[in-house]
Amino acid sequence: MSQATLKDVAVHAGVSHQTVSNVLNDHPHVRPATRQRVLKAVAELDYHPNVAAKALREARITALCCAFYNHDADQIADPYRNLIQSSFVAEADLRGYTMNVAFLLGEQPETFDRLRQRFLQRQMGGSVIVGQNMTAQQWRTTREWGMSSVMFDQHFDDTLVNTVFADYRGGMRELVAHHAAQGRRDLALIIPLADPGSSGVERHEQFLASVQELGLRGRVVNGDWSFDSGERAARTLLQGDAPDAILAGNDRMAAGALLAAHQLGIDVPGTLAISGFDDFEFTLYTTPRLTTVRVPHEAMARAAVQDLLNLIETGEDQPARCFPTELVVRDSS
Amino acid sequence: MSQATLKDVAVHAGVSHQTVSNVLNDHPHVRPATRQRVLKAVAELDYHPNVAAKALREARITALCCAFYNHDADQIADPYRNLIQSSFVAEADLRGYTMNVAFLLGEQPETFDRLRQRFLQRQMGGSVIVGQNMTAQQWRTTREWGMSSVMFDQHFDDTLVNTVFADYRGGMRELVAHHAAQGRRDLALIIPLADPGSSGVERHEQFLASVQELGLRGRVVNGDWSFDSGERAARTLLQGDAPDAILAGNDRMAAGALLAAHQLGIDVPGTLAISGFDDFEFTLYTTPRLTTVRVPHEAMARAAVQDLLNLIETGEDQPARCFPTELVVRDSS
DNA sequence: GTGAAAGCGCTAACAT
DNA sequence: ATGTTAGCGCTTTCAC
Repeated sequence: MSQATLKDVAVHAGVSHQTVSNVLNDHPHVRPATRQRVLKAVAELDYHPNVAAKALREARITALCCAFYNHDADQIADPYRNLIQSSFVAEADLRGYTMNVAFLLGEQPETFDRLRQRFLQRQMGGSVIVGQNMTAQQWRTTREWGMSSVMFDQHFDDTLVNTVFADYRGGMRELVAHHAAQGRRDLALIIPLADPGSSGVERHEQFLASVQELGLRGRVVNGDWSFDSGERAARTLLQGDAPDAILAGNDRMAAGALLAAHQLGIDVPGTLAISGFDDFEFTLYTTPRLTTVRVPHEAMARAAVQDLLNLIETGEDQPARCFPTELVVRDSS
Repeated sequence: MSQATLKDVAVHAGVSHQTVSNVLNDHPHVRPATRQRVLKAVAELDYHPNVAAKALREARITALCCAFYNHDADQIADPYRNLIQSSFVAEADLRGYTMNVAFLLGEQPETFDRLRQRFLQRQMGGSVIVGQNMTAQQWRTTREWGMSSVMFDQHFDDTLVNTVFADYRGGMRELVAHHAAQGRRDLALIIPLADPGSSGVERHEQFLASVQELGLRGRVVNGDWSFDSGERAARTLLQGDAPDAILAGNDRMAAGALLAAHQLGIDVPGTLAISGFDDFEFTLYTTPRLTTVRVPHEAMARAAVQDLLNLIETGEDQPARCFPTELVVRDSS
């Protein structure tokens, strides 16, 4: 059996197909009795409107896209992406939209082309771009397509609209204060040093500001967000003039630092405090469990979809949204 | 400026719109010169076909859906879902399809309804359902909608078509043999005991078969896939007649067992071997790093999309595919 | 209140 | 080899 069309419903109900359309779209001026008959026919024929026809006629698209930008393949395993995504989908559902997915790779320009194609071919009406460490140039490029989009978990100071991000500065301020309150006086931060577009810059800058303000010693060493880079950086630090706290820019590097401390026989948190950023699930599985700064990904994700839909529907840029972070003190500090 | 249509291109190139369509769809009987003129016009006007119009006319849908079934919210953070999903998207791209996402929740029937709606409204032509622990009844329900679908990482013995799964039995056989080869003689498995539809059943059954075959002692205790349940089960085991190896049904429970051993001061892997299943990323971050059984998620994901597209395009059920697992020996056994 | 006509952008079938 | 006609399923506009 083929799918019933609006016309089939009309015949079945003994009315014209426009009347059916009127009923289905809640238009006024339909007699209750007629409406009942139509709804009965709809139910009996298990009628479902054809979105393609609707979209064609209304020149309106009911699909959005969430595009994940990965600086490196490592991030594909980011445990939070699932949470973000299910929040995107849930929020889109609420407004009658579906969610597509795309993956963008900096080293593969064709992944950007495909996203552009999907937009221009009207497969989707706009996208949430999960950047984190996209370059300003890449972001600008997507804007030039004319596509409505909202940047997620990253922002550029020159474009403070249509963007949802976390208050990494506030998180870092709180974290440094926590370490100071625990009596730590010699702090080291592991963070990418040469990654200008990245959200790491804020953590870096705020770290320097906070240690100065609190009169602590503060050093910064390079890491590339990976577990291995965290381990290497920590090992170098601990074998020389060791700090009494290592702050990693993310949980992954913090886990690496933890391993280095273990291997060098250094007591955590006794001799050395270690902390991360993100609050990924595995922070519960390390020994000791990792102190970290949680980012409210779910609320941010829902906000991003709301902003995107408002942007699409009104055409007006939405003001940037900055979400507070939360210090999660566990056993490593 | 509004988007150019096929007609605009035709006017610009001085041909009929049908000729443009012929060129774009690689139909024969188009003179090279005409083709060139059309392509030039397409480029100049930055023309992109409207998928809604195409879909309506061709009665063909170029979107698929990947639906994730979560038994509990915990699984939302499954680190492998990203890998699976990007593989789905990559494979679909290759065949000119886009991927939607849906999340199914056992306790919320409306999530199933929404998926059905999307299919019936022709927003997508079929879906890959990532089950893992869906009930046979839920699976049967989706089949009754008439939707083409492929079941991923789960299978039911009575429907060995359109399903892609891993050889958990083979993985368990290899794992038990490994523990035996290391001199372990008293094995305990942590796995859900009352979860009939689950892929855990195979691990359970094979564990019993393997220990018997190798003349080892083998016990099975209950766990619900969560970190906490692994910790509880292991603690109970270790405080009584302790085994010399604990095999957890997944990495999460293995991490819990590891914590219990740590807290009880038991040396791993000296006194006790611990192993998991899945090879999630965090197995690299535990101390010691976890021995586990890897499942080839990426290859499985690509196969699932291939099967789905073949099913949609030919209408013929695709034979089940079973992928071998791989023992990954690290430091915990 | 309801029906008839037109057309969204595209392709298949038929004409030339 | 190219142009013309028709219609996919729906909503909007305008009669009645």
